[in-house]
Amino acid sequence: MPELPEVETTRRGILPHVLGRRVERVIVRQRKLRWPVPHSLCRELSGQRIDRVERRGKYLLLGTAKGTAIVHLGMSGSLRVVPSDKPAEKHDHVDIVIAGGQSLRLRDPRRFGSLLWTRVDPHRHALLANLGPEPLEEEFHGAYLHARSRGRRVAIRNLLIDGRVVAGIGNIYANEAAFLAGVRPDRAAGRISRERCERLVVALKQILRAAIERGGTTLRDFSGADGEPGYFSLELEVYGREGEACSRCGSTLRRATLGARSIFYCVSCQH
DNA sequence: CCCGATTCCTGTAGGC
DNA sequence: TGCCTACAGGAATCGG
Repeated sequence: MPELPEVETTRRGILPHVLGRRVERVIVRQRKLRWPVPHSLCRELSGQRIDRVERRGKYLLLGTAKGTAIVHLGMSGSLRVVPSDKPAEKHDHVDIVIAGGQSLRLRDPRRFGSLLWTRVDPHRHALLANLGPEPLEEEFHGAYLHARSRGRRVAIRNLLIDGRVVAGIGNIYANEAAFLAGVRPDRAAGRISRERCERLVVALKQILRAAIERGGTTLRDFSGADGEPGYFSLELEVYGREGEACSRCGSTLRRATLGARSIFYCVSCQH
């Protein structure tokens, strides 16, 4: 599922192919995504030069002088650079045709992703305005997480995947960071010490950096801009590994349901 | 404000 | 072999 490392991988992959280039036209085959692709997008984006390619949390921003395209990959989306004459396959919902013969192709089988357009500062857009700090920036530190978790009875996993607390974290990296920090993902956030909050933050930063280096995590659908899967899947310690031995102590890894989704952890190493 | 449940969607896996 | 069901999850939104 595209979380921060996957979106960052996508950003880096498309960057050399689109930065400074002009958009010739936009082809929308399927408008019905998480939110409808706005009708104004084709008109507004066509003819514009892409002069910024940024990421905020799990959002990818393609900036032009006239406005910004906001892309979210949902849970099955990918944005790839393809030759413009390559036939579109099922679930290839949008092509952003770039001058020079290549296109950015948005594929999203489950259609939880989105493609929006804003004329104003994208960081003030409703979807981005309330996002918490970037986890890899200095402003995300132990004291911050500790402060944000005080009085909260939700599980730390739930707090970490809440974009208003910190941007870009999903279930995979929340579980992995909890393992690395020795914290059970279902522990009440408000009952985690300052020291352990610091460990969680350090673990998250470490995991995210490592995952970006490996091109992200591919479980099923994700691929980078070049179509290559991410190889961090091979380094996941707990996610999807219930029944296997913990790499640290050998205990059998557990899986449980918390809220509507799974958590994975080691009963011996995490408390 | 806080928190859990619900909702969108479709490919895949597991059961029979 | 094939049908049916459950499940996966990001995040907005709703209800308590």
